[in-house]
Amino acid sequence: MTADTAPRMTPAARRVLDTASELFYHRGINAVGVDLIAETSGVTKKTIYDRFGSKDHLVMAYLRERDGRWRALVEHHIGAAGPGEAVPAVFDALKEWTAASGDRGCALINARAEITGPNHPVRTLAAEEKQWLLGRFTGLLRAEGAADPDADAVELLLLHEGAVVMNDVGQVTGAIDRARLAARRLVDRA
Amino acid sequence: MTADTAPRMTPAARRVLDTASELFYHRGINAVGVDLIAETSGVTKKTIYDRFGSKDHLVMAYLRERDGRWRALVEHHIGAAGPGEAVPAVFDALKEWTAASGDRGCALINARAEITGPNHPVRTLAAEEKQWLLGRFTGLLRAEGAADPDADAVELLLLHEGAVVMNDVGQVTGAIDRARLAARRLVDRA
DNA sequence: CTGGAAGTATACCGGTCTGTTTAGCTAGGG
DNA sequence: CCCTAGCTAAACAGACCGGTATACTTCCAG
Repeated sequence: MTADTAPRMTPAARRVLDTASELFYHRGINAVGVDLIAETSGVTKKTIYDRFGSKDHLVMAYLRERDGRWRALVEHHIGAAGPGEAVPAVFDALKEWTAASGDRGCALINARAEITGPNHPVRTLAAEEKQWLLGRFTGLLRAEGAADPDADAVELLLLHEGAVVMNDVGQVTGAIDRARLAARRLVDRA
Repeated sequence: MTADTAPRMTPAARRVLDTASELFYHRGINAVGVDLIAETSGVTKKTIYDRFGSKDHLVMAYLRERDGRWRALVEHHIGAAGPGEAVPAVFDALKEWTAASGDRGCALINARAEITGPNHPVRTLAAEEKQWLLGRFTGLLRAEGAADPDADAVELLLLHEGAVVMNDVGQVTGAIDRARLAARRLVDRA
């Protein structure tokens, strides 16, 4: 399944995508030019365009790969969670994720803020990811016999997205912990 | 108090700030050039630089004015709310705000996504705004005799920020309504 | 009536952006 | 042995960026 999201990538392409991911996430997509990516990854621009076609394709490759890693991490935490602990485990995944990523919030939301084209694939990907998490919450709640899994899943998603934002903006200590606590209380009630 | 946030602005400056606000919010800050603002507002670039000094100053003027309008709207809704209805009223304000603004989420959060400079004033302003809302929630909860106003205020803020994001990304019907409902339940419990 | 503030019009600056092109090097497999 | 994929090197194109300069007009208040 790793080979599926990263299909036979040449060493140079791999290096380009890695450095581009780092640069895009921390400095913003529009603020990072192709020349900088080339120079940082020790590759000529030609190689970038040969492998990825355009900056836009490179951006989407970055977002898709990152999204894939995030989903895998969530699934891993859910799978390792004891009975009745699956929902809080999602927030554990988030805590681990943000600790590793640095505090710049959700890459998809940030990309959406930068790329405003109404038909750009980044919009589809962002909507898809949130829909996936919503569906995941719904399933977990249903499995635990919640009375109204759909409505409660939305509330969990709100807590989750709020935690991502506030963990970024800061000033609020332990936003993710607090969200996890609220999520657990919601599960217990449902 | 309106004259305080908009101190003696010349007609051209007023027009520039209005069109810049619209363009910045809907198309993104980096994607909108000074030339476009000049052309759209029917003003020469010289006028823009005479009035605002730089694009950066214009951006900050846009964000500060917008933030001021948002806070005023929240205060208005809180003031008009009946007893025990102040917290849900904040979410009514948000609903009215997003209905008028269009679905592009929080301007400050979006600006933060675009402008990554660690010392840029946009970071201060964003942190300040969230801190203000957090303090507002805390005050309201304390006035209603909540047991742990600080912790519950954080949870309200998470619901609020989550609602802003999900209302933007869409796919989730009635994110703000759902947040309002959860907020009311939290107030009743506290 | 006169001076200064506000604004228009237009041209220009150096720099950076995405994307392309031409040329040549290297290593591995049929 | 040679062909091709993968890569380096370096220049180039055309557009757009934020910002500045010069010169002219309009209008109101002291």
